[in-house]
Parts: sequence; structure tokens; C-alpha cells
Amino acid sequence: MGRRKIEIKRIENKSSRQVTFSKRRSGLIDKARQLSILCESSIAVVVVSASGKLYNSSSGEDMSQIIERYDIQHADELKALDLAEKTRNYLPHKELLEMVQSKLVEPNVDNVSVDFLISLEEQLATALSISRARKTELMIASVKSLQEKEMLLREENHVLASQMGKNTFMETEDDPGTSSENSSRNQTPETLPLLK
Amino acid sequence: MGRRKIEIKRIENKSSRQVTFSKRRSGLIDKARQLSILCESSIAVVVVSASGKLYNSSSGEDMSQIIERYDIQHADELKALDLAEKTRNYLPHKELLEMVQSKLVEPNVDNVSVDFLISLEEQLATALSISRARKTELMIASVKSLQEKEMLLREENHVLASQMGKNTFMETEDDPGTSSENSSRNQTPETLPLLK
DNA sequence: AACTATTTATAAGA
DNA sequence: TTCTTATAAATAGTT
Repeated sequence: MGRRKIEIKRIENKSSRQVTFSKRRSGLIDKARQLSILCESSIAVVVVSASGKLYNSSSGEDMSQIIERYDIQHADELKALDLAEKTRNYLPHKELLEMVQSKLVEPNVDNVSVDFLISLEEQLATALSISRARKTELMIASVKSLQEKEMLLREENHVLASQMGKNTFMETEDDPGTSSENSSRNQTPETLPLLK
Repeated sequence: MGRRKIEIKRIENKSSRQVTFSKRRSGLIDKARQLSILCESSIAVVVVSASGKLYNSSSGEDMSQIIERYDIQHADELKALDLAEKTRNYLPHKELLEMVQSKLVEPNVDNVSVDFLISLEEQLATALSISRARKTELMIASVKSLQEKEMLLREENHVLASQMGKNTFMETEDDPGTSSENSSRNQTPETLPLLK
């Protein structure tokens, strides 16, 4: 949409890359706004520039609500929560940890001022509480998602059971109790009462 | 950019709203992809339809990294969250809190020794970590129990479904028009919606 | 930061 | 739903 067609690949010229970044970024955010209004949806856009600067916009719901929705849908990934999440959360604090290493492991501990340690403690405390808050958030989302799944499954189950009931008069004697054999794993009926 | 100019306001016609949602959504995500490549940036887009269905894409870094960047920049809000959590966690330790009250609010603060305060701090810290550990324990237990429930329900469901399958050949035709009615709420296919 | 020649996205129609 | 196409909108290169 310009004087020339361009290939979609990294723009080498730094200043035109900067200009394009600015133009297209606002274009993108405006498109999000429009879509949100036209189709009454919620949209979050987060753009991180090469230098790490953040630009974000949300329309419909606010950013935290949209992120929470994302987390809820991806709550399954929380099965390995403790390990995976810790790793992910601590990585960004890598620098902080490196500083701790360099300051505390070196022999001349006496040279480290109390003020520095106080500030370090504060930073670590902040990093920790971010991490904890996020963990709690994610766990709450996970529980919520599982509860929803449970409800849906119960509902579906109920529908299936009542369908079974309707057909019972045609059946021979089956034991409806605890039949946990896996032999029936193959065929899924094509037309089933949808779980909405 | 179409046959006519349109106003940016909610599209009233349901089906054209759906069509526009689909077209513009993919347009938006493609724009994000392009910007990410052209200007080597990371972009996350999360779209939530009116019915709650999620569509998301990330380019550059992955979604969790981008969300984390957002979280870090908004760490202040998370700190507030952690504070609320702390407050909640202290409640069960009512006695401890009462002691703090009685010792610190009374006028003769000077009589309170530093040693006492140190010991108090330690007790509070211990209480806090016990409380946190207990919370995490409970949440993990909750998740585990829900996952077990889910598994059992799925199994039961599966057995029921296969029982249904055996009887399908005996059933009459379903009426063909029913499925279009409730399709708007959740785009699940008519077959069994296995929650994966 | 504006300007426009072009390309690209898309609204309506099939 | 998918494709087609006339037209609106975005934007690349320029000033």
C-alpha cells in the first residue's frame, strides 16, 4: 500500500525501519480498535520494540481481563506449573541474580554497603512478589478452568445417560455399572446431542 | 476498503458481523506478523469474541514471554495484589496479630526491646511462610482432585458414548435443521466436543 | 509531519 | 462457506 511493493522481511535501513514501525504500529492498534467495535469483541495488542520498549492497547475489556482469559484457556499447561513457571519467571530476573552472585560471592564482602544490600533486598522482594502473585493468579485460573470442564462433562454425561435410558427397552441385559474395559474405545457416534 | 464505506460502529446484522469478524481478525493477525518481521519486534494479539471464544497469535517471542514483559512493566499493580494476598494470609494468625497490637500500640514503645522485635519479626515471617505453603498445598491438592474427577468423568462418558454407538443403527433420522440454531454461542462441531 | 501514487484489505455480491 | 471484484484504506517513498 505504498509507492512500491515491499517484501515482508526485516527492513535494513534503520531510520525507515523506525518510521515503518511507528506507522504500522498505530495502524495495527487502530485496526484492533475497529474490529473490537464492529464485532463487539475484546482485543489486546502488546508490541515490544527491538529495544524493549512496550506499546499496548486493549479495547472492550481491559488488558488484565483479557490476559486472564488467555491464562484460563491455557490453564492446562499448569500441570507442570511449579517447574516450568518458576523457570520462566525467574529468567527475566537473570541480571538481578547475576548481580547478587557477583556482589556476594566475591571475597571482599565488607566493601558492600548496607545501603546497597537494602536496595538489593527490595529488588529481590519485588521480583519475588511478582512471581508469587503470578503463580497464584495462574493457579486460580487453573482451578476455575477445571471446574468449568467438570461442569461441562457432567452435563454431557447426563445427556448421554438419558439418551441411553430412552433406548433401554431395545437392549439386552447389560451391566450398566462399572464397566471400565477399554474395548469400546473406537467408534464415536456421529450424531450426538451437542454439548452446546 | 470494500464496496462501500462503513461506519465504525457495531454491525447489527449477525451474519455479516460474523463474516467481518473472521476477515478482519485474520487481517489483524497478519498485520501483526508483518510488523513483527519488518521491524524485528515481538507482538501479541489476543482476540475474545462476543461469545467468549479466544483467538491469539504471537510473533517474535512467544505469548508467555510477551505477557510477562507486560506484567513486569505493570508490576505496581501486582504488588498491590500481593499485598491483598498478604492481608488474607495473616488473618488465621489472629493471636499473633493481637500480640503485635498490644505490644506496639501501647504508649511505652521504648520499653519494647530490639530483641523482642527481632523475635517478633521472625515469628511473623514464619507464620507467613507457613501460611503461603499451606495455601499452595491446598491449591495443588485442589487441582489434582479436579483432574482426577475429570478423568473419571471422561471415562464414564466414553463408555456411555460407545454404548450409544452400538445402538445407532436402530435409531431414526435426526431432524436436519436443529444444529444451526445454537451454533453461534460456541463454534464446536456437531460431533462430540471432546474438551481435549 | 504532510503528501500522493500504489498496494493491500475488505464489503458486498455471487 | 469460499471466491470475486469494486472500492476504501493503509502506507512506502518522497518533500
